[in-house]
Amino acid sequence: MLVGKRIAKRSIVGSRVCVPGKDGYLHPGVIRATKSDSPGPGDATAYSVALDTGEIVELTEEKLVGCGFRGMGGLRLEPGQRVFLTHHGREVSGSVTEHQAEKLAVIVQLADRDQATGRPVVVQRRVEDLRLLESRKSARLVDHQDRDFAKLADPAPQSDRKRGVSHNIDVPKKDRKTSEEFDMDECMAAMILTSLSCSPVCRQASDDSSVSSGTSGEKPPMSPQHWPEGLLSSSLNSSSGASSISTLSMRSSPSPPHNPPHPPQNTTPPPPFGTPPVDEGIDLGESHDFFLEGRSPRKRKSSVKTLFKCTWPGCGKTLSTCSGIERHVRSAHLGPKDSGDDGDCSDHEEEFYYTEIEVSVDTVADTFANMCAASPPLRQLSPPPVHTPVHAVEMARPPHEDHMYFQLPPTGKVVQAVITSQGAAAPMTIPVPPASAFSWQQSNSLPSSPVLPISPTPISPPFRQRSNSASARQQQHQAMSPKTAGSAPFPRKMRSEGKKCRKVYGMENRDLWCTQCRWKKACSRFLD
DNA sequence: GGTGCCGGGGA
DNA sequence: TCCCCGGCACC
Repeated sequence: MLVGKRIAKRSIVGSRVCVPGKDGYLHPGVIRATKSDSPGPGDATAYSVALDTGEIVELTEEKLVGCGFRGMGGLRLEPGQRVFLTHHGREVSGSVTEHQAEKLAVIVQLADRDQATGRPVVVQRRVEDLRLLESRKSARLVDHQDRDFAKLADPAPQSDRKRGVSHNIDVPKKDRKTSEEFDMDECMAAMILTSLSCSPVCRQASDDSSVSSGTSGEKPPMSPQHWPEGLLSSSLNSSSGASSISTLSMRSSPSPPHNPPHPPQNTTPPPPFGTPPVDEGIDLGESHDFFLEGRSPRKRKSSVKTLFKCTWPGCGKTLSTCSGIERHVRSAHLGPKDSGDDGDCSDHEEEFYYTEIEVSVDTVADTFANMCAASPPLRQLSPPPVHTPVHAVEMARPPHEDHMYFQLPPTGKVVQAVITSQGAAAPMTIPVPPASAFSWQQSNSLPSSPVLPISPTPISPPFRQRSNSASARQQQHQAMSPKTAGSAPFPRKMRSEGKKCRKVYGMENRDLWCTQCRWKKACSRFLD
């Protein structure tokens, strides 16, 4: 039960507050005394405030800004107002450049220049994230040469603040919800992290900051009006940015790590890496849906695998290598190749009987496929995959999350049955299994031909998760019961049927129970 | 209804 | 962290 204006619990005398001055700025000071006489019917208490300049002013409480009084929320900061804010986890001071009330944002130029470029640092903050008073420091630190206690607590040397992005992947220390600063280093770190965990076809993780601007080799000074959008694009919706540089082959896999952190605006520089612009509209829509479905970074598809499907009527065999499918067509449908010497079959007639398709595979699976297929490098198709009946979201869904896996025969097995049987119905599309369940296995009939989707990996119970409802909890509990959870990787403590303190000692000897039993917890004395 | 125990909440 | 208890499913 908080009211807007908190009443100070203890004596307010001595508290540091800010008071508006005649110049329009808010000046720090210390409350010297409280005037008991109420100046008006509003019951507004008057305070005598000693400014840091030595001046003594008397103001009513609604004029004061600080703890116990009005906050920063409704303030209108004049340009030049000195404020304090947290920058890179450290408190820094700065002066207000502009207060954009409509955006609830304040542009602040920091007092300290950027150590790397020597340029003034301008950041954008919400009004609530600014402070008019310097944070209190412990007495031990007040007189320290470096007055910034946060710097003292930081084990990293100062020079690390301008670290190279490729050398240091930093974990943000502060809550991004309260800091809307567009931190290029952190964005790059996030990009590199996701690149490492995502795709072998990652374009490049730049080794300097040149990637940020696309054409310029220098990290551009961010103009404040671009920050909110840039921040949003980089931290929340990087997928849309990926579309601007991803090639056609990446269309089915909106993979964030491939985009530089430049704001995906129309006014941004031309796409880097020299790739022609692609239709962002479609990709944006796809990625939008992708996000709406609750994307998880681990569920992303990471690469595209080109497969070769036999189009011979009645055959739908799919192989992973060009040579393999040609060999299949030649051997299974066209006959021995030496018969082509008489001109009946052209040398490349096989090419008319297979088509290339693209599916998304996990990197690991891809590696495994490469191990299995001792064949020439795959040819990449430019057009995006046509037959992708499974939505990208479903493709990205891990098998244990897909309830269909528990109700229907595994899709992978169906596909495998189709594509491995030579006489199966011809028209077929290749349902792409969830990336995490994608695996490769070798066909017995054609050892050199890894066959497409395969049974999903054994469905293991998910990790223990908090359920929202008690029934769900109970279902989980039952699912983990000894009858069904024999192979559970993380066996949970079952409800034991053996002796318990209650049974052994009875209710009358409750004091003899183990603590857990007394607390209605799992008995710790009679463990089964 | 008794039992085992998970989750939540207060001190 | 300790302690208690509501609530649930199972017996």
